[in-house]
Amino acid sequence: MSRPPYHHGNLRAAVLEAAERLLDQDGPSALSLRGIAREAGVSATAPAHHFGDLSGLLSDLAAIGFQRLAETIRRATTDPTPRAPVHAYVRFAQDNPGLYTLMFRSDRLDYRRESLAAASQASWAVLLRSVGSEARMPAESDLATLGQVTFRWSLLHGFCTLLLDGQLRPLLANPACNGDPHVLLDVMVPPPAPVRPGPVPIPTRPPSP
Amino acid sequence: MSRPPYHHGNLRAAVLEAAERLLDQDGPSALSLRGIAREAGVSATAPAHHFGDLSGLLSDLAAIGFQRLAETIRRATTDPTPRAPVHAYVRFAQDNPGLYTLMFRSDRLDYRRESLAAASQASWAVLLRSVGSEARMPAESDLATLGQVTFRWSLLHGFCTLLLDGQLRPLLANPACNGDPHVLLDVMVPPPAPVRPGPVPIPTRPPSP
DNA sequence: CTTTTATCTTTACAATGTAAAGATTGATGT
DNA sequence: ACATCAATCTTTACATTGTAAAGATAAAAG
Repeated sequence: MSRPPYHHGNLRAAVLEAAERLLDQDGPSALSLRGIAREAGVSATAPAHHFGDLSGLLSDLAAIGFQRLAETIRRATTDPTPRAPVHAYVRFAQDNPGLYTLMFRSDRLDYRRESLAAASQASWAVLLRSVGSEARMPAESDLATLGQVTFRWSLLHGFCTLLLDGQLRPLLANPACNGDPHVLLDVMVPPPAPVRPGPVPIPTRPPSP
Repeated sequence: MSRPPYHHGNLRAAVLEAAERLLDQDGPSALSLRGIAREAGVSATAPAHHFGDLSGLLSDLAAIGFQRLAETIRRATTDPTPRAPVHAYVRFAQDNPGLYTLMFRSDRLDYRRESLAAASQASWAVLLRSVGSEARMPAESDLATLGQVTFRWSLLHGFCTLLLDGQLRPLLANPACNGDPHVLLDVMVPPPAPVRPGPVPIPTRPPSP
């Protein structure tokens, strides 16, 4: 009857895996420090020694999510199909709904954390390159490039958020969509321009009422 | 020394007001049933008799948010400036960050609730009209219209979500933006097409790898 | 072999959601 | 006017959570 050893060995990784398991099963709101510890088979307060507190744990998990998302996009940009990154982005959100939701739930995360800040910044670099910019940080880009990046990310992130939130269900129920979000995605993404960018005319700001 | 009367009178409205007060102060994650009751000056379990449980209360609050957002857009569409609805939408999110965030936090809401379902559906009608459709439900629209609606809402919702989440901070730090999200919004929103819609060419779906 | 340090457990406490039962008041019917 | 009822609010109770503090265990260091 050998009980598990007092020292786990690499509890840190085990906890992150347990957390993701629960995340996939029950969604981000079900992630509790105690529940994760239970899933990992250790005492309730063990994870705190590795992550500080709950927001620390979730931040490290979100950081992993950002890394994977960046890698997914980076790989899709090598695909000759112009829309491949778009579909890859949405597919990532579909395949990892809990993780994607967690990544943008800022009230449960701590962006001062090294791991999360670095991963988030790395995603920026990938995004900038996807619109043809050579800048690594948004602060170094011109306004037109910022507009393109903001456009791409807002459109995709908005679509994914609405999709995962169930807000697009009434649309997907339309027979023309056949329940497939990617059909909707294809009629939504503007056909030519923003994927392979040239310089974009900058409209002037209309006067506010 | 007259203590407050045993029967409040219209506790329901008072609780919703107290909840919004806390929402504005401390954000959506700080909304607790007990805290709201405390703010309203009643016992901890009093709100439950009016809203069932916490998700019921938050759902009714989110429903109010959807009503106000729909009204804001509806009013902005009468403005001759083509981009007025766009800026009005973002300004609504800026002015009510907590409420806007709550409206799309589906894990804390109950969409089966009559109030929330109705308010959400009413927003659809306004959105459909904003792209020139006469349909009242997304199920009755053609695919091109669905694409336009999805485009507008995804772009705006994504922008607002990223903005409120602080994800756009690196962009806004760029001197060209001067810290004003509406500058970014103007260079992001594609100049002519999707605001005043005509028929849009429907691209075919590229084959998935 | 002793001491130190990292790792994990136990214990403890305040806060939360919610169920159950009791108290208070306004409304209803005769 | 008075009894009864139903609606509204409070009290009490319990399981669960995050986290701090102190103790136990084992690996590493000297």
